[in-house]
Amino acid sequence: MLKQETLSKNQQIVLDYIEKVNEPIKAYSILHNVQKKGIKAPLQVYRALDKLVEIGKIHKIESRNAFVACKNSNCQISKATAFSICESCEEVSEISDSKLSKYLKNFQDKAGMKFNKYNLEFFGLCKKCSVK
Amino acid sequence: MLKQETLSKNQQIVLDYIEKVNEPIKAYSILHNVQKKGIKAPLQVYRALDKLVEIGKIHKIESRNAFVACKNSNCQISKATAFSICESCEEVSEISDSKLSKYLKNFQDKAGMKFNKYNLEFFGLCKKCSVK
DNA sequence: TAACATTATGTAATAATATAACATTACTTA
DNA sequence: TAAGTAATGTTATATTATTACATAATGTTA
Ligand SMILES: [Zn+2]
Ligand SMILES: [Zn+2]
Ligand SMILES: [Zn+2]
Ligand SMILES: [Zn+2]
Repeated sequence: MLKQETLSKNQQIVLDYIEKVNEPIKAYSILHNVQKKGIKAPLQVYRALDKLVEIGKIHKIESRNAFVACKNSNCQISKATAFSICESCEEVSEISDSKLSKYLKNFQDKAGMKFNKYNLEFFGLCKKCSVK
Repeated sequence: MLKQETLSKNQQIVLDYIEKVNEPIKAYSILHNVQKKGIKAPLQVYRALDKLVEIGKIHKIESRNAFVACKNSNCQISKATAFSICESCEEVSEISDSKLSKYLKNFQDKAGMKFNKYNLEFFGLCKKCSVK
């Protein structure tokens, strides 16, 4: 079965908002901002988030408990995500680097475990913050 | 100034427990298990965890909100962590691979951001779980 | 040793993040 | 249309983490 083409109502509302803000945003902040659209409870947000993560429209920044829209034009690589995070201003960018993703997809650990997914978060200072 | 050599009472209690269980463990589970040692409140645990993470004795598994003792004999690389996580049995291993860490330490993103830390989590099925 | 700064502790309250449980509705497709 | 799957609505609750404030222990320096 192919991936679904159309999002449900709540999924679309949540995605629209995440895409609009264009930076990592937390679940309860989403909730507060979509209440005017009729979404009333945390679970409605979390269910939409789960689905959107699953189909690669958004990603979760695990170290921040925040969600961000995928920038890789409907991420074919939702199972292979990498981000850079500025520890000063909290700016987050999705890294799109085919050499990096190739290297990590092919990485074999010593225990012989078969990976089907990874998430990588780099931390540092963005250009703006490093000159301050 | 050199890193502190000796841990405080609460830090030692929490570290001892994490090292004993030898698998990722959550903050409130730690709390329940060290109450007989006199630690009564979540904050006492979280403060010890913060410090232990900072000095590299333990690491946080971000995707699981759990903490695990460092296996790299007092991790000189607490700022460069990689784990494999079995999505079936939740077994977690710290990956110690100098080629990988060298590759990631030297990775330069297109925005020219200077990284001083990274965390990488691989997901898949461990050997035991993949034969089931 | 006295003064000061830093680190750690104790305690209570509360904030922030996420899920369980259950009833209902909409969508798909055979 | 009947059955199966996915999504929704709602309430309550579980889990994870921090704020705020008072105190004590430790380390540093004069
Ligand atoms: Zn993406
Ligand atoms: Zn910045
Ligand atoms: Zn380590
Ligand atoms: Zn396993």
